[in-house]
Amino acid sequence: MALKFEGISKSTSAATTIYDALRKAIIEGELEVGEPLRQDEMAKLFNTSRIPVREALSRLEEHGLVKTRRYKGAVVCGLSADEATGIFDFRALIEPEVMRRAVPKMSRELLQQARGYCEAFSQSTEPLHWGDLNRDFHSTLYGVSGLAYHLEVVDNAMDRVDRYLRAQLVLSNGIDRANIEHFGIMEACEKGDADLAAKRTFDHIEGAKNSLLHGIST
Amino acid sequence: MALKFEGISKSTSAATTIYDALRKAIIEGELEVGEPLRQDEMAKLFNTSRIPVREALSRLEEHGLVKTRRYKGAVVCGLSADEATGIFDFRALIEPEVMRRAVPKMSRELLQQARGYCEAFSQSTEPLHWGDLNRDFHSTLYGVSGLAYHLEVVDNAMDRVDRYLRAQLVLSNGIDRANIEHFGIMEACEKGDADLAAKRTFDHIEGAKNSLLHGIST
DNA sequence: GTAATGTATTTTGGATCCAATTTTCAAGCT
DNA sequence: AGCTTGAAAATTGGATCCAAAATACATTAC
Repeated sequence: MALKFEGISKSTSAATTIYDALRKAIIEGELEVGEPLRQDEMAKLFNTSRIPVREALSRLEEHGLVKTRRYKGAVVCGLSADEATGIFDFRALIEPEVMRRAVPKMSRELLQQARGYCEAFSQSTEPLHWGDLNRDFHSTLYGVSGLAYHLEVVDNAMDRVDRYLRAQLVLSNGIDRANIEHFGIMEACEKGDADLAAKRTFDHIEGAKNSLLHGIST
Repeated sequence: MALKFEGISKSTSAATTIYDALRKAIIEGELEVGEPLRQDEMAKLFNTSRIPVREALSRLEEHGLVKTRRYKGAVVCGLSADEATGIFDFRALIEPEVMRRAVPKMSRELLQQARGYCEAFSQSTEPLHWGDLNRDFHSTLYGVSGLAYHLEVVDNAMDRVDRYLRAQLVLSNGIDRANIEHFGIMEACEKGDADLAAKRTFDHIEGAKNSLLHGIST
């Protein structure tokens, strides 16, 4: 476990701070799948007692990021190929609909902001930033849909597959495919074509799924 | 707060026992929306310390059943009309697809079991059993879809709206509509018509949504 | 040498205690 | 009366301590 941390803020609870940090570390793949998260170790790392650590682990488990067994502790959750497929199928069902409902509400400013993330993503060479920029891009567009619950659930689904997605982007030319698709989605949004944007969102997710499963893109 | 409880099992953790009991109480409407859940009170009720109570509350919050504010404690979550609509729209997106994928895998035994729940639901006069029977019915059919993640998420969505659904069933003739629709879904499943089952599932959820929002059914 | 067994260490789950914050409510002031 | 104010009570967040279970490891029997 090679996790660093300096100082906890006073304005937010220790449990939340720990939860956020561990969530980020898991999503970014900093913690390996199957790696045990010892309460003592975390407590020392965050300069707290084990109590807020346990609350954080409990929350992480509800989000499917760790798996806990009684008296055995928590380990970072992995996904089987089937499970990953299931989550992508799920996203392919939800996100196009969110996009369809969002397009009519997109202001000029919002589109500019999204295009900014899109271009930043295409120009970034740092894999660790890809995840954030990718999510900023999609979340910005989805956000105006007004479908709060859909967004909450999509966020959760993204949390579970982000690691695998980044790994895939790094290994193959998936990053090129992602960029082409992102600009395609942007274009449809800017044209105000909700159905096209939805279709391209669907294809984008299916593409990611297949590239992940076959280990090859395009 | 009129909550009763006798003895916790030793085989499962106290936190889990408390979580399950509170979840059930909230879903069944035994605890009113906005009602504060005091840690001390819960601890005494379950004969434990506040530690497992806090873990249970933390988990409930991740599931959207309670809302916590720092140093203020947890209260039972309610839903605005918009939020409820959003959750039904979400279900109307997921569940028909789950049903479509489940129909081809339904065995004769499974169909019989589902029909059993369906008939029990139609004959039960006890509102408190409606929720369980309704979910047994749907979960039995959905279960064979193999879409584990979809099911997990649907379960969560059901948790959030079950209370309102039951209230609606009690107040109007929604129970009749629900029965008609259930048997319609059963029929489609027994015929092996996946598309029809999916469409009827969609209509079932839309019907529930509208009956809930307008306060009147058909 | 290997497998079984019993003990020590580690680790988690829970209880009790303390600190920080909010809420309550009574006293005082205008 | 109505509004501040400030101390006491109530409540949550976190630390420390103890019990229960699992794991590691040494010892013994074969």
